[in-house]
This record gives sequence, structure tokens and C-alpha cells, in this order.
Amino acid sequence: MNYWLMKTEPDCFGLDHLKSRPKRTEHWDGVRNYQARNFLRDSMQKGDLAFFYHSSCAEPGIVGVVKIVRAGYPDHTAWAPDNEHFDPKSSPSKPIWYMVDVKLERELKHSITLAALKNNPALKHMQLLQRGNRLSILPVTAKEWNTILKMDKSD
DNA sequence: GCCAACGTTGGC
DNA sequence: GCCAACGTTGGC
Repeated sequence: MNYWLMKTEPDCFGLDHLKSRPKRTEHWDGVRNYQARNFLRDSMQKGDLAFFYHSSCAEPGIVGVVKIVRAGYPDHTAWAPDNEHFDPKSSPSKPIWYMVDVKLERELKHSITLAALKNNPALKHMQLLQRGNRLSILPVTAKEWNTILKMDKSD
């Protein structure tokens, strides 16, 4: 059982999009970075939990919790020439890019903002907060996970 | 294998 | 829109 943080731009695919999908489930396609790909392909397991993080927006932060409901499998959007994430080097017989399926578990009533995460000394070493970090999929330690859950004011 | 140029990410 | 940080590309 592992914990993760998955970034997404709300203008592109945000919490509201996931919420409106059948079974509140959608595949997480379009990742075109090898480090993030390795997490998707090799490390993420069915049943793992992840924070759903909004980036590149007015108030970046964690807005929900998702569960990995299908482990890594080839990202077919890489094979579609008309897809914006098309990669001619990838093919069904030799896939390069992978995705998982995520299901929305819980929507936070009050998002946990990036500013709030930065203000928590217990999260000083969190990967998300390290300078220059750009990975769209990041591992979260159990300790960090619990610390962040305690910051949730939904109760 | 080196490294400059370029593109992307993402907070501000 | 700016800019720092980082990944990728391609010439050599």
C-alpha cells in the first residue's frame, strides 16, 4: 500500500471532471515524463491512495482523495495521431507510456492549499515542496499522508 | 558522452 | 507575463 500525489490542471481535467465521470472513475492519461511513467508502470498498485492536486491555477492545493482502481497499463492516447499527447515512438506492441485508473474517494470541503502545506513544519521535506520539483506524480510517505489528513477541516 | 539550445512546468 | 528549474534534443 503506497501513497501518492497526482497533479492536474483544473482547466484541463479537474476534480469536477472526475466527479462527473461514470463511477467517478477515469484513466489518468497523458503523462509523458519518464520518472512519472515509472511510478505509473512499476510502483502504483491497485488500492493505493493519492491526493488529487490542482496546479497552475489561482489557488494550488489538494482538493480530494482518489484510489487507484487499476494498476499501470499502456496509455493508448500515445498511439492516436490526432491526440495532443501523440508519440510516434510508442506503439501497441512496444508501449512507452502508461496510465492507471483512479476513482474519486472523497472531495475535500476545504482544499488544503499549497500555502498551508508550506506552512506546516512537519512537511518540510515533502517532495512536492522541494525547489524545482516538476514531477506530476509524486510518492507521499505514510507520515506525510497522515499529517495532511489531519489538516483537513471537513469534519 | 558532453553540453548548448530549446521546451515545459508551475508558482507568483 | 515572468522566470527559475529541470528534462529533452541534437550536433559534435
